[in-house]
Amino acid sequence: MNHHEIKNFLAVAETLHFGRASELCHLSPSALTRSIQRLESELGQALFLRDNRQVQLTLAGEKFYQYAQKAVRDWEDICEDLGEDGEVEGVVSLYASVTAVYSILPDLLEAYRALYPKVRLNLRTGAAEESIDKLLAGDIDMAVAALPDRQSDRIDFLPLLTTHLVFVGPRAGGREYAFSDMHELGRLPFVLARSGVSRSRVDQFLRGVGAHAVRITEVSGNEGILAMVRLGCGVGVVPELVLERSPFRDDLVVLDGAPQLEPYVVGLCTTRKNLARASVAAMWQLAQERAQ
Amino acid sequence: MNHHEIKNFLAVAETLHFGRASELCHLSPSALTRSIQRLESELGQALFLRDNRQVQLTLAGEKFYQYAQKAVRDWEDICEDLGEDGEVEGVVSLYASVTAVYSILPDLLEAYRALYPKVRLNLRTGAAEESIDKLLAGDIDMAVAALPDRQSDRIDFLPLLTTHLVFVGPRAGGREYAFSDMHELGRLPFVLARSGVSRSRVDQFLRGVGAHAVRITEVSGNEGILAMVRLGCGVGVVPELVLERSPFRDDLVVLDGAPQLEPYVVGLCTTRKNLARASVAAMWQLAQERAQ
DNA sequence: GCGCCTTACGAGTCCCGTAATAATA
DNA sequence: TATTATTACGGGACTCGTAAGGCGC
Repeated sequence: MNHHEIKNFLAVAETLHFGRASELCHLSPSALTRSIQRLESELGQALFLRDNRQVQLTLAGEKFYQYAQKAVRDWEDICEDLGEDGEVEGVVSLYASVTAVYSILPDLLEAYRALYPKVRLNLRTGAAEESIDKLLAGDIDMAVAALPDRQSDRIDFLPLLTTHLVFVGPRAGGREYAFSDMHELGRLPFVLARSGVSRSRVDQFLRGVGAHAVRITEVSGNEGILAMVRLGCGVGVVPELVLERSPFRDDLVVLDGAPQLEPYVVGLCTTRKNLARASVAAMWQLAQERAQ
Repeated sequence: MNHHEIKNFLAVAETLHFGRASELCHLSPSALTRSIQRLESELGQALFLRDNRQVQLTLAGEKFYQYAQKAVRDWEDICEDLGEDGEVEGVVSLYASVTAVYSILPDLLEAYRALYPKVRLNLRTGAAEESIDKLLAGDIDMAVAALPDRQSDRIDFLPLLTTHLVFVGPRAGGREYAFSDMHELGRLPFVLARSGVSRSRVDQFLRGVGAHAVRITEVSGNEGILAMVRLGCGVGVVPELVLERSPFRDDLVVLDGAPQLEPYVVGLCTTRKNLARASVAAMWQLAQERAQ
């Protein structure tokens, strides 16, 4: 028996609808069905009467509902009790781009540090597009990253802000990089991330207009892209936020007539497993409160 | 978080000794260590202070101890509440030899049926030596079987009674099957189980005296062995209990001077997974009470 | 050196998601 | 036919046991 099963039971008991409840539990309908079946098997009694059109609590289900509510409340109480006064300890390693460290993280980390001074924060900077791999490999506990196009089951994502991907050129050479003729795009020199969301957005866009870029300089990390663009290596694509925060921003310009790409959502990432850790869950909740 | 972790915590908190506690939990020391570590990670605080010579509760550990006791009590209360008045339902399939059905099971099944009338009992008879395979395959939920020589991690065994393996011959031809010369044993015709504990005991014994039986009739099921022995196919080896209960017992004799094999322990078997089911756990507990 | 808790690693089980099935209106 | 709960099945994560490590007596 585990607390997930109890939580799942409560979700079904309160919605009386497996499909709806499965969403609340972040679970597929079949998984929820089996979770309830396990519980019923362990207790030796049916908790719900369900035909395909209706779900309702049995007598045993009513009794168990009383228990389940109290059990969850008690658990939350002890967690709160143990977690108060910044008693939570441990180590949390957080991976983010330099820009994120400058722009998004200061407030969050300050608040976290104030509430949980005993947690040792381990901050690592690097290219945003590598964060998911590092998470999955267990190298880090959390990351600030772009919302992946293909959501993995193992990764939880918490949106923090939305920005745009902008096409950037050097201020001096602004004229030679023009978007007057979409079909000529393939001949422009590009400075792009080696991989990641921003890169796939650009690739997707270019395919959409039938262009095939041949002159691409690949860089790891958005900040590096701007440095290369400033040197005249080509047109870069970065999140607007990165451009605003760049020390090179006065030497760069957003290109006139450039196309609008899909919004770029930046948020906090972690694995499901890590979310069970108090130190990680605390950061998550804090970010959630500040994001809404 | 699951209830096993809480139970494990209680065991450590009450013994203040990981090794001792790991036995109580039926767990290896390393598994228990990790179980406590998971809990601590989830709560964000150390629950025990341990160097290699001493284990003691932290402040958080003391608080959590109060919670854990109550949580386990509450869980047991709800289980008892739901289980009373024979409310437990479900299906339990039980596999046993015919002899077991006649000798061991009547009392147990009667008591079970009286306490849990809603559980549908599914009784299947067959050769004892096949029970473990059927358990592992999931064909059945429980079995009456001999204590396996090599205990599997998946199987739980509850001893019910101990009997002896006896060498049996036909009453009429008792004289031709004699144990006067141990070294001549290999020339005796045997009627043995195809596999299983009784078979391996005999094989082991024969190897021990340097004999190699060449004339073996293999049978599945102890009751069948006696039938073959009665027909004069050779010397059989069966649990004494089976002989006593056999309708052929007047036509058979225990051989004089036959060697004593190791005791043969008969008990109830099931898988760990099945023990989580209320209907199975109830049978287990009932058997436990009657066995002590 | 021995005892005891902990980490490393390989293996097996359990659980989830996808897809197919049943059943109802 | 559309909707909803349930089974079948394959893949992957999690936890276990064995064995090696580390620290204190």
